[in-house]
Amino acid sequence: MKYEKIQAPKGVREYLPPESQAFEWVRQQLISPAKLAGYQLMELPVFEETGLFSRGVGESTDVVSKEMYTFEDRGGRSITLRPEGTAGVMRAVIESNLDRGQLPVKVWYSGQFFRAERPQAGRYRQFYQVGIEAIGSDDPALDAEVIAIADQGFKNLGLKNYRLEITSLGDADSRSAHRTDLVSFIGKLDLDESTAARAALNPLRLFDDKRDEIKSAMKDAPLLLDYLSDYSRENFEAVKDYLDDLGIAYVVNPRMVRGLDYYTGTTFEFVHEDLGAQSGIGGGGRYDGLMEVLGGQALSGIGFGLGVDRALLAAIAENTLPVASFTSDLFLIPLGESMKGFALSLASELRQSGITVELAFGDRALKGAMKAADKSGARYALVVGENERDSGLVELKRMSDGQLISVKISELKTVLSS
RNA sequence: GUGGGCGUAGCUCAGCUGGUAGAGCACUCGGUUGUGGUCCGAGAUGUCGCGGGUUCGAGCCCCGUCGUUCACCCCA
Repeated sequence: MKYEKIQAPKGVREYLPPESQAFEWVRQQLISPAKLAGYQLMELPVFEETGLFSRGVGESTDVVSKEMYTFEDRGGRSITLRPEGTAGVMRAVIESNLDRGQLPVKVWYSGQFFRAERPQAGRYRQFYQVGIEAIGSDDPALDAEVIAIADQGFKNLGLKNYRLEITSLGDADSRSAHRTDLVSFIGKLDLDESTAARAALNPLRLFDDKRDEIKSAMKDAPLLLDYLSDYSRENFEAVKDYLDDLGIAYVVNPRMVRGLDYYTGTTFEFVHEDLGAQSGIGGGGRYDGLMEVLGGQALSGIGFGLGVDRALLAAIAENTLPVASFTSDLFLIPLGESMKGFALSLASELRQSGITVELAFGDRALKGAMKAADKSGARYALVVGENERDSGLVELKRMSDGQLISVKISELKTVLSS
C-alpha cells in the first residue's frame, strides 16, 4: 500500500533553504527602521472574529466580500483568517486599553495574512507582511515619519527601481462633496453592467481600471484632491514639505485607489517597476474613523503594510541580496572518530563568539568532507586531527583561493571574526 | 470568479507523423597514505500529475480532474 503524497494548499508560498535565508533577511531589513524609531512588537492572532474585518475593513471591499477565509469554529463562532493587519492591531489596542497611556501608540507586527484570490506572480493566498501602526496623533510629521520608515526599509534592501505615490483622501466633508460630483459624472458614462455595479459600490474604483476605454472616459473625472477642505489641504501640504525635507522622492497620484475602506487623509503606495502585474510592494495611510467604528475612542491613526514576498521578488529582480552573508564562516572537519569530541567543543566555543560554524558529520573520506565544505559556501574550512590538537596550531583554508593559513587555535576567533 | 500556457528522473528539459523512456546538471563511490572547485571512471534515480476514453498499442490523440504559471480582477 502506497500512500499518496499530500501537497501544500493551493497558492501558499513556502520558504525553504536556501531561499529562506534571503526571506528572513528581507523581513529583518524591512522592519528594522521601525524598531529604530521606537515602535514595539505586537504579536497577534492570525484569526479573528469575522465582524472585525467586515466592520473595520468594509463590507463593500473585495477583500471582505469575496477574498476572506471564513469558517465556523466548534463553538459556532464565525472566524476569519486575517486578510490584513491594521484591524487586528486596533482591536488589540482597544481591548487592552493601550490608548489610555501615552500617545501615539507605536507598534509593529510581522506575520502571515490570508486572501482567497487566484494565485499569480507575487500574489499568494498566504502571504507575509510587516507593518507598523501609530495611533493617537494627527501630526503631519507623523505621516512623514511613517512613510520614511517604510521607504528606509526598501532602501535597506538596496532597492532603487520603485516609486512612492501619495495622495490625500481628505476628511469626511472633502470626500462626500467629491463623491456627489463623481457619482453624477459617472452617471453620464455608458458603462457595462459589471463596471456600473463596481462603480455603485465604490465610484473611486473606476480610477483604477486598466482598460483604455475606461481610462479615457475617466480622464476628466473630478479628482478628490480638488475637493480637499482647508484643513486637509494644509495637512497634505505639510506632509509633502516634510518628505521634501527628508529627501524622499514621491509622485502625487490623485487617482490612487486603496482597497480598504478605512483610509482617510494621507494615503500612499510603493510600486516596484520590475515585478509584473502585482507591483505594489507596500502601502498604507491614515484612518480616522477606524478606531471608533471598532468600539474605541475616536483617535486617528496611520500605518503601513509591506509585502515581504514581493520585496523579496524585487530584491531578486534588482539583484541586491547579500548572498555571501547567508553562509557560514567556518566548516570544521574532524579527522576520524577520535577527533569528533574535540571538534564539537571547538565549534561550540567559536559559536559563543558569534562565529557561524558547521561541522562535518558521518564518516566520509576527507575529500568528501572538503566537497561538503565547498558546497556549504563557508568562507573557511579547517581540518582538525591529533597533530592540531596536540600542537595547538591549525591550517585554516580560505575557500575563495585555496590558501592555507597557519593559525593558533587560541587565535581562531580573532581571525575568523575579521 | 474569468481566460491563456504548462505538468516526463532531485533540477532544467528532449522525446520525430502514437510502437513499451533519454540528456545535461546535481547526487553517491572511486582515481591508495591529511585538504574542495577541473578532469576521468563507476553507480543509483521515474506507476511520463491523477482518472477515464480512443487504439492491437498512448508520454504523445480526446474528455475530465488536480496542480502550476501568466493575465484580468484585486492588492502586499
